[in-house]
Amino acid sequence: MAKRSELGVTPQSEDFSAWYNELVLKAELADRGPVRGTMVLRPYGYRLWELVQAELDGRIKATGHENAYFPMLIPESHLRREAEHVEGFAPELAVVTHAGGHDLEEPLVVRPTSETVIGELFARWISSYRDLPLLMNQWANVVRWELRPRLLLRTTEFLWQEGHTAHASAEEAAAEVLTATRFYEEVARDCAAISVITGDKTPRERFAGADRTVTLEAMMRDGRALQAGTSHDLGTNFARAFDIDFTNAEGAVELCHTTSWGMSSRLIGGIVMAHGDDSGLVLPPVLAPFQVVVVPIGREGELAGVLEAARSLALDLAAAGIRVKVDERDHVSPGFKFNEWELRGVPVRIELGPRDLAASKATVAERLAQGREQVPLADVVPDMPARLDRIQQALLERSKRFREERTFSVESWGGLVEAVSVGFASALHCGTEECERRIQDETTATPRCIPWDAPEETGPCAACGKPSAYGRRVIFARAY
RNA sequence: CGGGGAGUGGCGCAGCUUGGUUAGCGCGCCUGCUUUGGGAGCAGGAGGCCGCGGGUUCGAAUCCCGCCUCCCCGACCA
Repeated sequence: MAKRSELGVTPQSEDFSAWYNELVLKAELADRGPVRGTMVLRPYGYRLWELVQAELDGRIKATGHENAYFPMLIPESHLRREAEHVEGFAPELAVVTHAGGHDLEEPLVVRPTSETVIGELFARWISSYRDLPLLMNQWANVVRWELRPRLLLRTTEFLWQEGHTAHASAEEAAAEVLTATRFYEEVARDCAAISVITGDKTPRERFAGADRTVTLEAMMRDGRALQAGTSHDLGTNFARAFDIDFTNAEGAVELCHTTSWGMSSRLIGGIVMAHGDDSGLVLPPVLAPFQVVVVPIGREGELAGVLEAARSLALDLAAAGIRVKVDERDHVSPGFKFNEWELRGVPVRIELGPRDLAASKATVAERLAQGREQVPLADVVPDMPARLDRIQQALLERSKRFREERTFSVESWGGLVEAVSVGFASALHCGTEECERRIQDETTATPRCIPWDAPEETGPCAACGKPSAYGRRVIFARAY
């Protein structure tokens, strides 16, 4: 039966954290690098990231943004120009002080994000209102020294996309933040099948140097929150610090309004924790490196015919645009393969053996629903797109239901404490930093966002009883 | 930085308390045969400076001192 040592993982209910750590390694998504906190994305995990990238990149380009690449090393003095920004990042910086065999005159910071370099270049490139808006994006790695790393979720180096734009007016910048937020929602919902809550960050939780930060918060299967994407309205803060200005149509010089927005490889960790179960990963079909795996079954003598049928089926599936793999390994048993592909979260498994072929059928098993069914061979390919789509929808539904069932409207301190121990608390809040801090200190929960879709509401703060701020409820949760 | 745990073939571990043969087990790996519809079986085989440095001792994986690294839990964060 179960041999946890090789393919099995600790059950979620027993130890969610151990479940996650074991799964990421055993499913071969990622591994640890030689430097503490660094991460290797293995081919399976990287493929997942590439699929996220493709979805995101298409949306970024479709909304008029262009990709570019900016350098990883930033002069330390540059970072200092925006006061709040440095302050926010100072503890996490990796600094190069020695290079080319000498101590450097000025230390170089390995980018924790690129607002400062890009700001510098934007200032050079923008002079007229005709140069605006400037809509740019880069795919890059960034380094933030993490005290407590976790694979995919919090590593010292990670991959992301960072959009940076400059606009002539505050209104345009505000609209840009919404544009970015919209495609993050699409990627989370329509690709990752993760239901998210979109809203504003409270002042204390805002990005260092931003006037406004919008976030997408997802719920993991342990009830904790994960920020799936974020976009910032930087106002004129960086424009002022980096002299990003332009001459308007009337001949007057004005500061630009800039934005930045990012989604990172952390989303992969989010997919693991939003959908996975005790058997392993459950990948959404849209992003699964393999949407279908075909496992040929047969004894010697029968196997040649089975393999031929399996390959032919796979070719037809591939021709229909489906990512498919035939597991032709002959040194592991079919049973082993079933378990392994379940661990790796492949949405659909097709078992093909002599019995199936004799009946002109295939045995189809879905990862999410478990269970098996016999499908006429001729129907397998034509039915597959709808099947994958149905699975995708079911996953999203489950994600949504799970979050809703674990989100509680609370009116008191006790209610808040109880709610954040299992999920999200929706509460009126006074909006003071002291109260936020007290909640964090005593429950480890933080305000995740002020949801856009929450109805207007006022009343006493659930934590301290003072009058509420924001005009609506705030979501509190423990977060990754 | 605080608290906890661990470093022994590729992986997971035992051995250490109470020093003493050739350092053992499971998994994986290699070869052969038999197998193949939910983690295959048998036989044979390869693979170890027991984290590093010092010390005690006739003798150290085991005892003592120092150091390093990793993991988990908390404080900072996409």
